[in-house]
Amino acid sequence: MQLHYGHMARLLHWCIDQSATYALEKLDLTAAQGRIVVFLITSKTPPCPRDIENQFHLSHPTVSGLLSRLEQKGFLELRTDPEDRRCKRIYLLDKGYQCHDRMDQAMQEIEAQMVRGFTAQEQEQFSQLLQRAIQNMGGSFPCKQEKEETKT
Amino acid sequence: MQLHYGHMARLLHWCIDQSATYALEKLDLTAAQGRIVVFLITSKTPPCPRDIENQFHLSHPTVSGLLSRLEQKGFLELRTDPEDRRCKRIYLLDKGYQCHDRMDQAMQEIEAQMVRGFTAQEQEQFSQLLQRAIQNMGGSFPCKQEKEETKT
DNA sequence: GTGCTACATGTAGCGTGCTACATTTTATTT
DNA sequence: AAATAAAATGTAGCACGCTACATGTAGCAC
Repeated sequence: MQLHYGHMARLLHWCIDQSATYALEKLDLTAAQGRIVVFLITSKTPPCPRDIENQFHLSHPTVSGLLSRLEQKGFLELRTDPEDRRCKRIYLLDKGYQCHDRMDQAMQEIEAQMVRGFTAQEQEQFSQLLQRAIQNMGGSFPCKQEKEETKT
Repeated sequence: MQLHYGHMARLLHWCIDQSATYALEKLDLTAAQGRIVVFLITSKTPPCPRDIENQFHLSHPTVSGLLSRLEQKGFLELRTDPEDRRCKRIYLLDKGYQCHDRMDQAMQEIEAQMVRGFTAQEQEQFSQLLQRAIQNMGGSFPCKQEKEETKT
């Protein structure tokens, strides 16, 4: 019982990632790519890469790489927004939408498996503790999401 | 309040990693490298790369890369074990040992910050829930750590 | 000794994350 | 309009994680 929180967080994250990778293998998607596709499916209007950054707290080069791989594989299409030529709009293609059912199921299964045997109260508490821990860590490092001019 | 466990685990892991990266910057170590050095400091006898794999649940190419970068920077030395020429022994050098105090402090601070405001009971519960979640995920994917011939 | 298997490590190649810097376009200031 | 600042994205280069395959060593069967 000597495991540190950091070690456990790392392990848990790794397990989830591996499960997702394995589950999405047949769809020709990685875990990170799958998350993007899910987000796009549930988006009303075609978002821009910036929205992905904010949603997943990723840097823009990371998002750029993910999107270009997804575009190469034919899951989506990137088109420059004619109204603001700085922005790209991300259009999910049929191949992307077709993943919906299987992906939805896979994600739910993973979430469910993770808290298997947890009572409803334990699930709620787990969620609360995770959120509090994340809150506690926020701002303890130079982070673009948290740059809020707290000086003076 | 719609965050999935997976998302929270990812965020928490990322926060911890960023904090560690930032804290170890002055030591010329990354978070992953720091973890290795801590392990080596607390090792009685010079371990081999295989021990690192098992300790941190990493693949051997990952460990190989980490060690060679640490060797390049002069934190350690790899020497072939004369008794079993397949194995390398990892010898931590002075530069590595000298990191001990600062690193120890940094790691403890991060762990403490993460559960700031948690009661002792909440800390215990958090630990328990994390471990149960990890246990739940174990074996749900093809994993070298868990290959235990459960077939037939 | 030869051959086989097991084990530790090395190498190639890729995906995903980052920072730092460059580019393009828009918005603002003058 | 020209200059400047701000915003969105692109590119370079690196760390770290993986799988798959290759190499070298040890141990055992024969």
